[in-house]
Amino acid sequence: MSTIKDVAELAGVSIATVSRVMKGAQNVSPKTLAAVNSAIQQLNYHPNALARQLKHQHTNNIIVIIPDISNTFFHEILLGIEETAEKNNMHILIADMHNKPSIEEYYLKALMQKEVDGIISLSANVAQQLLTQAASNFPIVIACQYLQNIPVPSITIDNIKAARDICNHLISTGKRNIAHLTALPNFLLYQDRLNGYNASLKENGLDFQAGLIRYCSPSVRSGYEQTLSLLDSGQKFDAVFAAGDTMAIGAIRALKERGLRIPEDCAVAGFDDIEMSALIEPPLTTIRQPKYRIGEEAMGMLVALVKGEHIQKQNIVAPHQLIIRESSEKGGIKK
Amino acid sequence: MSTIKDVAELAGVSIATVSRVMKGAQNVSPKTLAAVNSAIQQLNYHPNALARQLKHQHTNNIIVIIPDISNTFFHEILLGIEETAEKNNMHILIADMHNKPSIEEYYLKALMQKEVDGIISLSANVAQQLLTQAASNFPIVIACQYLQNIPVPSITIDNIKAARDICNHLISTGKRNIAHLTALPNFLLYQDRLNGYNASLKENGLDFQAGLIRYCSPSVRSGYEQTLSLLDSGQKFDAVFAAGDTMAIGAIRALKERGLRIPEDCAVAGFDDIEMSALIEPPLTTIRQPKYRIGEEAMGMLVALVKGEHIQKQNIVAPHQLIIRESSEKGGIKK
DNA sequence: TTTTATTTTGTAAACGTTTACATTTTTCAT
DNA sequence: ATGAAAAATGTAAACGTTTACAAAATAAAA
Repeated sequence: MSTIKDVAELAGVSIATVSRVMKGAQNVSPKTLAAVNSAIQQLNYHPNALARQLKHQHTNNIIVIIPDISNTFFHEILLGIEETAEKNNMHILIADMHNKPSIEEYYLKALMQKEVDGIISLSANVAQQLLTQAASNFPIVIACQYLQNIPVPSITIDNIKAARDICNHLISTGKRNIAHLTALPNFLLYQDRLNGYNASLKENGLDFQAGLIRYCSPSVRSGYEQTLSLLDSGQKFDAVFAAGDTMAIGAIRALKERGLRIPEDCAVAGFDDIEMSALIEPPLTTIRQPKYRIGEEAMGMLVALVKGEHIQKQNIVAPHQLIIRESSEKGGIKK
Repeated sequence: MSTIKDVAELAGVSIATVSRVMKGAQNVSPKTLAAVNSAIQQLNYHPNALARQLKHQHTNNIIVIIPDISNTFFHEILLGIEETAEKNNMHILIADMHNKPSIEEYYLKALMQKEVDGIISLSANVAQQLLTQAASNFPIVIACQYLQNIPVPSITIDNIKAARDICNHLISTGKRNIAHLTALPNFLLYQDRLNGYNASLKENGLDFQAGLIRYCSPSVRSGYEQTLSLLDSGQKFDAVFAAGDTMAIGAIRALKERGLRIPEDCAVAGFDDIEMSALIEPPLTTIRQPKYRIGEEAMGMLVALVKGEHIQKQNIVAPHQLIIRESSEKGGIKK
C-alpha cells in the first residue's frame, strides 16, 4: 500500500501538496498538479480513510440497526432513510440483529467509539441503560419503537389507536371473538397494540378472553403455528388480529389449511401493510404505516443531531391508515 | 469526548499504562489497575476506534453488498455469512445497492481506502475494470454472481445446468411452449439461465421462440406485468419458467387473475427457492440453491484473503437441487 | 545488605492524514 | 531593476491510539 508520503516523494513535492491535490486543488500550479497526479496514478494511491476520518473526527457513515432483515416491513423505511442520507452526503450501513440484543450492543459501542457518526435503531431492544447513556452523548434516533421515559428522539405511529381502529373495524363487521397474535412482550410496541385491542373490546362491551391471546415470534411460521394451536385448543373465535402482517399471513395459511373460509368463518387482520399483504389470497386487511416518511424523518433528525443542531420535536407520531381488504370484508377497498 | 490522555492524567499514570489496561491488563499492578479503571468510569471513556484501527491496519469489519434487500433470496446467504464472520471475530455490515451500480462503486472505494477489511459482493454489477483492479489488491469475493475471465474468487451454482434441469422437468410433464421471464441481460447469471433454457429446448427437439422471452426487473410486480403482457400478446404458452422466484410469484398471480389453472393450463417454475415459494398457492417448483452454505464458503474465502492466506479453489461451484411442487405437477414433492 | 532477576511503568515513535503557519517563488506595478 | 502583493509550496503539529524499548520499582537470591 502506498501512502501520501510515497506519492510526495515520487512527485518531488511535500505531502501537504499531495493532500491539497487530493482535496481538490485550488492553489497548486499546473505542473506540480500534473506531477502529483502522475505519481498517484503510478502508485495506484488511495488515501487511507481511517487516517482521514481520525483527523476530521467524523466518518459520514451511519448505521441502521434492523431487528430482522427478512421482515419486509423495514425495507421501505430503509428507502426513506437512504434517500435522505444521500441528500446529506451520508452513507448508511445496515446491521441485521436477528433479534439478538447482543448485536445491538456491539453497534452501539461502535458508535461510542466513533466508528460511525450516528445510529438509527429500528429496534431498541437493548438494555435501556446502555441506550440512554449512549443517546445522551451520541446521535441516536429510534424509529417504529420507542422507550418509555427515556429521552431518545423517536418517530412512531400511535400503535394504541391503530390497534383500536382495526379491532373496531373487525367488530363492526359483526365479529365478536377476536383472537390476538402478538409478539415479544418486552417490546412496548406490541404492548401498545395489545392495549389498543383491549380498549376496543371494552369500548364495544366485549369481554377480554385470555385464552385468545397468543405470543409468537414475528414470522410467518410462528403465526401459522400459533393459529393452528389456537384452532386445536377448542377456543371459539371468529377473527384473528395479528400484531404484524407476517404473523397474519401465517394465520391465513393455517385457517385455509383447515378449510375455513376467510372472512366468513374467520376474518384476519394484520399490521404494517407489507408488500406481500396485498398479494396474498385473500388480500389482507391491515394498518398502513407511512414507512417511507418514517425513514425520512428519522434520518432528518439524525442529520440534525450529527450536525450538533438542537432538534425540536423529540418524539414524532406519524399518521397511520386502516386498509380494508378482503380478509375482513368481501369487496373491501383494494389498495 | 475524553481521550486516553485524559484518563492517564486523572489516574496519574502514562497513556501506555491506560492502553495496557484497555487491552486486558497482564502486567499492571492491582492498585494502578484500580486507579485507571476508576478514571475510565469517571470520564466515561471509550477508546477511539478510528485511531486504533489506523494503528492496527484493520477494522474487523466487512461489507456485504446486496443488489436489493427486499429480495429474500439473499437473507439466508447473509445468515451463512454472518455466522461464519462471527466465528472469525469479524462483523458484517450490509450495503443495499438498490440495483444502482454507483453504490457498489462507492463501497469498493471504501475498501480500497481501508475503511473495511473486505467485501463480499452478491452483485458484481460494477464496472469490470474497477472490480478487477480492486480484487487484485484487496480482499473481495463474489457470491452467486461471477465474472468472465476475471480472477475474482467466487462461489455460484451451475446456473446453466440448473436451468436445464428445471426446463427438462417442465417438458417431462408434457409442456411444449415454455415462456421465459429473465432479468437484466448484463448479468452473466441470467444469461446462463437463458442458455440452460435454450439447451433444454434443443435437447428436447423444441424450437426457440423469441416472443416467449420477456425481460423483467427481478420483482413480483415486474413478473406480474410481463406475464400479463405475454398473455395479452396472444402468444401461446403452457408453462412459464422465471429466472427468479419473485418473478415467478408475479407470474402465478397474473395467471390466476386471468382464471388459468396452474399447472393444468400453465405450469410455473421459478429459481432460488425463497421462503415464500413454499407458502404461496400453489407452491412453486423451483431450484434450490444451498444458500446458507454459499454464504459460509464465501465468508470462509474472504477470511482467508483478509489473513493474507493463499486460497486454493478460486471459483467454487455449489450443488443445486430441483424442488418439484404443485405449480408444475399435481402432488409434486412438497419440501 | 548487596546483587540479580523480575515485574511494572514510562518515553517516544509510529500509523496516514489535514491544516495553520512560515517560507519561498512568482507576478506585477513602480 | 526594485519592492510589494499574490500565489505556491513546505514544515511541523495534531488527531488518538499501540508498542518497542528504556527505565524504574519490586522481589528473590546470595
